Amino acid sequence: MNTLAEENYLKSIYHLSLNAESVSTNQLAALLSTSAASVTDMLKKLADKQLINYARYQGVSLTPAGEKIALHIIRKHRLWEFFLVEKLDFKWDEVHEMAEEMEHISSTELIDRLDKFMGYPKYDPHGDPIPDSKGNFKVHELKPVSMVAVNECGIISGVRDHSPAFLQYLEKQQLTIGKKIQVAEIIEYDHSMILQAGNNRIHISREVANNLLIAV
Amino acid sequence: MNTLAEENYLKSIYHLSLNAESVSTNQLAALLSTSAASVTDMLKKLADKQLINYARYQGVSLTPAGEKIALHIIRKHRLWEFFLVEKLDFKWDEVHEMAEEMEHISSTELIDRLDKFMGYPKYDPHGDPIPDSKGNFKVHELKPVSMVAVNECGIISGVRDHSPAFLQYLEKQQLTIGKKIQVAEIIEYDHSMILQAGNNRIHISREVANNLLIAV
DNA sequence: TAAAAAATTTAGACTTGTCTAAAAAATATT
DNA sequence: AATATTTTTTAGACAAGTCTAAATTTTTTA
Ligand SMILES: [Mn+2]
Ligand SMILES: [Mn+2]
Ligand SMILES: [Mn+2]
Ligand SMILES: [Mn+2]
Repeated sequence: MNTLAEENYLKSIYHLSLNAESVSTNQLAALLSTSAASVTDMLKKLADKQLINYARYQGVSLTPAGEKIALHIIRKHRLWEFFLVEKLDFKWDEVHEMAEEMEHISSTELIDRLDKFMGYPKYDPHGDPIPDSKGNFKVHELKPVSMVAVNECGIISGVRDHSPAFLQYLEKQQLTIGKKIQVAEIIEYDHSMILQAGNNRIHISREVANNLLIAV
Repeated sequence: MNTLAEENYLKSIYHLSLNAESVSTNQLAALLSTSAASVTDMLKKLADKQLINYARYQGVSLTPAGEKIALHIIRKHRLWEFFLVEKLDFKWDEVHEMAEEMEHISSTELIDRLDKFMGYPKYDPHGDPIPDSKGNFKVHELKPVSMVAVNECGIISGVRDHSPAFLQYLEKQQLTIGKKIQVAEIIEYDHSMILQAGNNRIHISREVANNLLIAV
């Protein structure tokens, strides 16, 4: 099988690939908090194993085999996050680091039984889709609140920033997954927004609106 | 913190220490399926960290700090085994290898919440005691069935051999943890025994009797 | 108690994954 | 198009953990 380091690289390549065809050495170095030289070393290794398409200076993408592994790690990560929140009562801002370790537990049988134990959840605590045992998942069409017009409604369904600081802020404003909101007003000056959620009016900055995703 | 390899060494030293004052390099090499030379290297490292008492050629024992870490790993191992059997319906012979990985998940908060989630179990699926969050546990007084006299009764409460083969054999004979049995007969010739369990008479070899533990 | 056997340690090497510094290639700027 | 800047790769080094083979120490046996 693959080492922990290899798994983390494959997962990172997958995540970065969502925003672009090909992923650069520096992007990976930044995401993995490592040096570009280390990334190059690992890319050679993953290319040897046929898990990535790689040519010097050309950037990198996952092969089907690499993508399959990446999706399996992501499945494990999100299922463990769901477990931690739903069964062990952790908050959504507390689970990422733990899941970062747990995603490397190797047994597939274990993760399939965990999935069953929790009733085959479709989304993790942050609204991200959980791939099934075959790697399939549905992405729901989301857009940042910042793109929503005045008076439009939607359900909070995801975040772009997974940092504890942002998640804690949303929790405090009661802007959590599943909540129905309406854009009440847009302040032209700084592009901040006032949201109506039930009886509450919540004023959020442009930055927050950019990182909060809703289904309309 | 400590590496995965260090944790496995500390746990092995703890287990071997139960049968003797001091643990030898070769005992560790055998248990960890590694070379004696590798063991010596690691012992130097653990001694530097003050986790073991070690002098060349003299064998090794845990310091209080080392024992505390060992007990914490064992706590995690046994709680995850309990989880796998009680919540995910694995059989008692299937969980050891998975727990061998899971015991290295670092979060203490996680393991304390898992403990709570399962109702603070005192024994793992093999009858071994689970240390509490302070490292305390009660060992119940057990003896091998081979030491039990004819007509004496007892409750099956543990095993000396944790191999899947032995556990599967016991399962098949319905000799599982918690079952009440009586020694019906001892065959002098080969020291095999006939056990009475409810309406069943079960004939077990001397070797099996040696590895099956009961509370009398 | 001296030789033989067993246990343990040391020496030297290898792999994995990382690093910094320097070289090379690609891209952007004048 | 030539030069400057950025990106990426290579070179060389290091720590962790492992190995085999050889040396050393302890224990057993004669
Ligand atoms: Mn990870
Ligand atoms: Mn998540
Ligand atoms: Mn382990
Ligand atoms: Mn056990």
